This record gives sequence, C-alpha cells and structure tokens, in this order.
Amino acid sequence: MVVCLQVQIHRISLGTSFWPGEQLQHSSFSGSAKHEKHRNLSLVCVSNMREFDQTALVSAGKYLQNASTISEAISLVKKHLHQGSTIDSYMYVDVLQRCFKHKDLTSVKQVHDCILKSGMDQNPYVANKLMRVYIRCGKVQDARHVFDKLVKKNVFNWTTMIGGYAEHGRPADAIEVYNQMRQEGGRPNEVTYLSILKACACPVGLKWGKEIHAHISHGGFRSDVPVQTALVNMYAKSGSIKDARLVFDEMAERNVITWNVMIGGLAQHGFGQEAFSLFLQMQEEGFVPDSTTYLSILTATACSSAGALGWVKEVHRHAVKAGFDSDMRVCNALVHVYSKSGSVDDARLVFEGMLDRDVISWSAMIGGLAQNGCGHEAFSLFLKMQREGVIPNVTTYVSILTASASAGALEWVKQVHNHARKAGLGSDFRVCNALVHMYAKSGSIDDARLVFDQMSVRNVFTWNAMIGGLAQHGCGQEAFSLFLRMRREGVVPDAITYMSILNASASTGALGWVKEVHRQAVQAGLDSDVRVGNALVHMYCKTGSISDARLMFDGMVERDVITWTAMISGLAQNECGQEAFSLFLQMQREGFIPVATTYASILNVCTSTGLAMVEEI
DNA sequence: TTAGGGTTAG
Repeated sequence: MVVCLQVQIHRISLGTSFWPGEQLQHSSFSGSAKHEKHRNLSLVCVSNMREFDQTALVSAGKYLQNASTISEAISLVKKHLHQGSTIDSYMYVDVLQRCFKHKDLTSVKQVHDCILKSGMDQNPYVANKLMRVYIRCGKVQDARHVFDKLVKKNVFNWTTMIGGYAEHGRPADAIEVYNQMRQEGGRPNEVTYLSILKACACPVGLKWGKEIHAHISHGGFRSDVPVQTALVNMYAKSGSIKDARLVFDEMAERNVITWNVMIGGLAQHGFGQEAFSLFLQMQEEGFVPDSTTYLSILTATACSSAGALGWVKEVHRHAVKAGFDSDMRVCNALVHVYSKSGSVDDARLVFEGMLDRDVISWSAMIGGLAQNGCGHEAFSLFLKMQREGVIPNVTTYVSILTASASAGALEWVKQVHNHARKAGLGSDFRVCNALVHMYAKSGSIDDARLVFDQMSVRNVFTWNAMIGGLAQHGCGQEAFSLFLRMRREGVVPDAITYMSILNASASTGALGWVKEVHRQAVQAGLDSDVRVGNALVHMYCKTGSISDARLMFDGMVERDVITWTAMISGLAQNECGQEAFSLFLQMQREGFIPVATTYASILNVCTSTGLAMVEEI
C-alpha cells in the first residue's frame, strides 16, 4: 500500500497533469505549493494510515491485485466510492479490462454505474475504455450513450465510436459521427481515417468513401501508406475496383498489406489472371508474399473461372516453395479452390497431405466432393471426421447437403439429417433450407415437404427450394399454390422463384396462368433476368404459343446459350424447322457455341425436313 | 494510459 501511495505522491510532485476527478476529493491540496502537498501527504501516510485509507488516491492495478475475482474488484471499487475515496482512471480501466476478459457484461454495467457516481464518465480516457468494452461486447448502443454524454470529446473518443460502427457494419452511423466530428472542429488523424474507411468498405459506403478520399487528399495523408491502403480496400470492397487500382497505382510507397489488398480485391471481383500477375509483380519488386497474400488470391470467385486451374497450380507451387504448405489456412483455401475449379483430385491431394485439419478443412473437402458428384465419398468423409473427433458445424451440413444428385443419395441424406438432429442442428434454418433442397433433389419430395412444413422461419431460399422441388417432380399445381401462399405470407419472390414456378407451369401446359406469372415477373422487374427470360421462352414453347416465345426471345437484352437452345428446340418441336435452322446459324454468327441439346434439336429438324441442312451444319 | 489498413469452409 505504501509503495503504491508513493507512486501517486511522486506523480503529484512531478506536476503530472491529472484529470480533475482524479484529485483528492477531501484534501485541501490545490494549486501551487507542491512541496507542501508532498510533505502533508507524507505526514498523513506515516502518521495516520487508517485515515488516509479513506481519503487518499487509490492506485489502480496494484491495489486491485488483491482482488482475485471481478466481483471482489467491483466490491473494492464500491467500497472506496462509498468511503468517499477517489478512484483513479487506472483502477477503472483495470477493472473494465477484467470484465471484458470474462465477457461479463453485468459487471461492466456495475462498473459503469460506479463511473457515473464518481463523475469519471467525463474522463475521456475512462469513457473511451468503457466504449471499447461495450463495442467489443456487441453493445454499440451503450457505447454511443457513453459517447453522447461525454461533453469534451477527444480524437480517441471520436475514432473509437466511428471504429465501433465500422466493426458492426453500420456505415451510415459511422459517417454521421464522422461528420459531427468535423462540424464540431475535431481533426481526424490517420487512425480516424482508417476507421471511417473501414466503415465505408461496402457497396453502400462508396458515395461517402469518395468524399473521405477528398478529405484525405486535402488533409495531407497522400503519402500515408496505411491510409492509402485503406482507400484501396474501401474502393475494392465497395465495388469500384477501377478506383482501387487507380489509388494503388499512384502510391509512391507500398507494403505487403497494400499488395495483399489489391490482389484480394482483384481476385474477389473475378479478375484472377490480373491478381496472379500482381502476385508475380510484387515478388519482382522484392516483396515476400505472406499467408494473407495466398489467402487473398485463392478465393473461389477468382479460381473457378475458366483457365484458372493453371495459375492456381502455379500459386500452389509458390506456396510450397515458401513453406506455406504447412499453413492450415492456406491449405484449406487450396482444398476449396481446387474443388471449385473442378480439380477435386488436387483438392484431395492437398487435404491428404495436411498434418493438421480443422472443421474448415473437413468441410471444404466434404463440400468439394459433394459438389463434384462424389456424394458417397463425401458422406464417408463426414463419418470419418467425426471418428477423428472433429465436430461438424452448420457449414459442414450445408456443404454436404448441396451435393449434386446421384443414385442412392437419399439414403445418406437421411443419415446426415439424423446426425444433424442428434447434434441439435435439425431445426437450424440454414440446415433446413439445405435439407429441403437436397431431399427434393434426391427424389423424396415428401421428406422435403416434411422439413419445409416444420420450419418456423422461412426465407426466399426455402420457398424456392420447395417450389423448385415440386416443379421438378411434376407437381405443377402444388408448386403454383405454394407460390401464391409465399406471396400471401409477404415473401418477395426473386428470379429463382420465377424460374422455378415457370418450369412448373411448363409441365402443366396451362397458358393462362403462365401469362399471369409472366405479368407478375414484369411487375417485379425480373423479366430482364436471363434465367427468367429463358424459362419464359421455354415455357411459351411448351404451351405451344410459339409467337409469345419469339416475342420474349426477340425482346431479351441478354441471351445465353440456354436462351438460343430453348428457342431453337421450341421452334423445332412446333414444326418451324426452317426458322429453327436459321436461328441456329444466327446463334453461331453471334459467337455462341451450340451444346448437345442444341444439336439434338437441330438434327430432329434435319430428319424431318431433309438431309441438305446436315451438310451445312 | 485510450482509437488502428489485408486473411480460409455453403
């Protein structure tokens, strides 16, 4: 006790600037006579320790060391508060940090209460700590309350509040605080800019991000590498990869993080080849890729495009050479992207070579197998992971339940469902969505419906899975009534819903309500979606209304090979061989490569109209 | 004393 008191005394004698609330509440010390203060305090210390206990400054950590639990620490704080002793900022911060360590929000509230009683809520340092703790516990509103009550805010307080909103994906609130800061004459520093740019790193943040870019340029942060890197990141994440590249190219100085941000941005926008070029360039310029570089470039978006496998293998070779083949996260990413780029064998090789595997490794491999037509192997691995003591999570279940349909799948899907039930995930919304989808896909529309009916919460995916399943099973009427019920329940259909319901319509051949769905799709502004358009062309052909199909086809802004094939098949089946054939030629003139179904349709035309056309093919 | 740019599984 004496030791820590002396520390405090020393601080006073050196004239350390104290926040008013930290000064002795019951002492007569003030102003000038430092030596007198020291002498008086020393006298108190020596002559009457008991009396001093009640009035002296309580030094933070050392005093609280005696408290082994949070409640003991809080009791001590309360005791001192009750006795009228002043509790300094260190002590509050110490006890707040203990609360945070144990994620004990109830205790935080109690400390907050003491802080209010002692008036320390106006201490920017204490207030900042309190805000941070609230933010880290997910209580941004409580942090905001502390912030709003703070009369004199410093740059830390502003930045913490902005950063809190950034962490919780609330760009509009972050901007509001940032603007308020500027209006009140606060001067953002580099950390403030990092925080606000993080908040704006999302599609809705772009318009604000651009404004902040201007502030940064005028504020003298043009050569600040972290701030400029944050700008690159903001543009990349908000969808403006061109602006990201512009900022990146203009930077006079960069570090590994800058390169990672730019590479990751390009990869996430599907520019895999460009990301790979930059990956090579950074090394030419003497930068050594770290694990984040590999994680950034190995994203599914970049790696699942045509021709990606070549450079993915090249990146893999670099990773091995640099020793990252023992980095679990890098290997997990490799398993994932190899599966996505269609090389499940490479994925398997990486997976089997891994020394350590976590739930992500297993889920990535299981998902990769499931989606590449190896459902049974995926299921075996799902059982194996559990034998090895790794517990499947929601993603594992969703991964395995998005398998491609294969013979005998229903049997293992039921077993997976059982496992999910036992794991307490049987009614998880995401798992249920995947179950509805998978049951329908593997042939049991009844099981799909059972899961669907038992769900308490449904979203558009749930409805789509069920409607699509019914449509595929030829239950057009049921699909259509479910579509109507979905609308009655206020769920807004998306392109997939219209696509599914149109497939169901085609199977029933009822032109009347097909036209009604078309009308609704137009109303929803989804008739320009290529998938909906394709379904409409297909459906009009099926119902025999070739003129409606052609009208739809001609009006489509975007067409793909499915559009052309649907129209050609429709014409062929409706005895319009000549028109089908000319469209077949036009399709190729426009650069579309016919697929097997296209050829099948056109060959049908040829057999019925004579062999002359075959030679032209 | 406090605020802090990038990162893997559906």
